[in-house]
Amino acid sequence: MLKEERHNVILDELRSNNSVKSMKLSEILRVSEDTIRRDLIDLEKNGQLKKVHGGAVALSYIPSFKKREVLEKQTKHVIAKKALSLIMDDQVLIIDGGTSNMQLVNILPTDKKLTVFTNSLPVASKLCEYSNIDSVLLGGSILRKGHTTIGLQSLEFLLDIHADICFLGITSVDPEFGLTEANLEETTIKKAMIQASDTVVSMVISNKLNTRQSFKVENMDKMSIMITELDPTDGRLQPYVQKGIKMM
Amino acid sequence: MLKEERHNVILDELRSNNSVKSMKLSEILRVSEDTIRRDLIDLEKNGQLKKVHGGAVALSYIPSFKKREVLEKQTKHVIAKKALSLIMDDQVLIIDGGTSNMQLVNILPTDKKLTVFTNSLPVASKLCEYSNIDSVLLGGSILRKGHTTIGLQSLEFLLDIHADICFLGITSVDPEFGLTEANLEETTIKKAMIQASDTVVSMVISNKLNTRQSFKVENMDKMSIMITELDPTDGRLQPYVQKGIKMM
DNA sequence: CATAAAACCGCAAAATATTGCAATTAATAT
DNA sequence: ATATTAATTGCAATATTTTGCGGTTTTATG
Repeated sequence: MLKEERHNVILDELRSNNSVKSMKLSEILRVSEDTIRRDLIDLEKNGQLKKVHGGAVALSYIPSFKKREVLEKQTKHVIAKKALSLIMDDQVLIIDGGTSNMQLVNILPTDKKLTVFTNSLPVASKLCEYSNIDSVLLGGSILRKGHTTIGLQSLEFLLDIHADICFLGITSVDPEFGLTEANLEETTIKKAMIQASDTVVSMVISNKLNTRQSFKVENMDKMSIMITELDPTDGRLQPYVQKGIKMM
Repeated sequence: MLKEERHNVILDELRSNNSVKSMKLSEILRVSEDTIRRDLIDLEKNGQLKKVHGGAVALSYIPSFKKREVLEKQTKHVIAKKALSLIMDDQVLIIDGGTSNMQLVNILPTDKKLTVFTNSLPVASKLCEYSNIDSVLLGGSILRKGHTTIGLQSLEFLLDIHADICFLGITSVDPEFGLTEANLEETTIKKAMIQASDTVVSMVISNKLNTRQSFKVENMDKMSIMITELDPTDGRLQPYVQKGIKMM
């Protein structure tokens, strides 16, 4: 049997089961597990699956979302890398929706052991690929625009949990007006996320600085750490530093 | 034998097998493997196949569990179309995970006005595209394999709601053993889904008939309507009809 | 933290590819 | 027809790829 054939079988198996074990593949295809592992490496290199300990999982289908993401991608990548340094093994995270947070999830190393609460469908989907991460999706009505859930269910649930870090997505920040959103329903859940976390981290592209939206989430000082693509000592950030916010 | 003839033979072989080995071709065509290899190079240059180590594979790869899987897809489409006829405007639906249910969502007309509760990430994602459908995602821990949520949260929530129709995904059905699943956690939530609905509809490919898995969800008679690709009067379905289940 | 499973690494054997070359065949022009 | 050119084919020597195995390290999980 040709290598290519094996690859196709593996992908089929993955399509119908979402995950496969190397051992099982090795039986089906009658080759050593080493060979299977090498196949998986090839397929992963082609972006056709995600290798995990013991086998592989299918990539998340994640829909339309990606197009928006190209915007300012490099910048977001820089920011996400800074954010990554905050994440330690065995932490409990809340990850809000938004493209910056998605970017962070995309560069998460596979070996991090984490518990993640999220209200974002794309985040949850992506996390299915990580066998070391327990993820919990906050239920509720779906906000079409952001592929996130909102509503009472999530809210109630957030009351009962506690996280080390919350990665909060936020549309606008301003030293005076605080954290603001364009959508009323989102503010409620964001408030609850902040409440439930020790540390509140936001990734903020500099063009969001000193802007405001219609609905207030919280005062600026609820944010513990702000991550931008700028140097932490940049003058533009000083008003925020004075509010007691740490910069990265 | 002319080169052209060999080329045709090679392409034929490829069409029926999806892949060929150089060695085999060399035997069939009684030329050296070198010649075959050169043939493959030519054919690849013409974009008629893809050369790989050991032989070649067809370009438009049809999944190798081959025709069967394609057939299944068509079958699912047929079934989903039957199911569609059950859905009326302004109904409240519960849509479980699984590929059959996903198929149903894929062919939903955009103008249907519905409220949908689901525990499936793909379903919820897809429904974001429908502006006439209010969708609610049941929260909870994520079952990696199915991209579905499970757990207490979803469960509690299901206690509080009521749906007209539940489209239940089920792995195995049997007149005696009832509805069974391979995973314990899933059974709980499926039970709750059944409980919360007036009508329970399952799309069942005929090869799932009279099979069983380890964990029982409910007795057979909890299912109101079973949709298969078979004619409702087919003999294989009679044991189910006798249990009081309607066929489509 | 101990233990079993899985992943990784390097190696060697086997299979397959590549290349240059010579022999053969086909094509074409004169 | 025949000479010349071009294309095809098989072969041998050499390179590359693939694969399984033993030994070691890493990972998962109780």
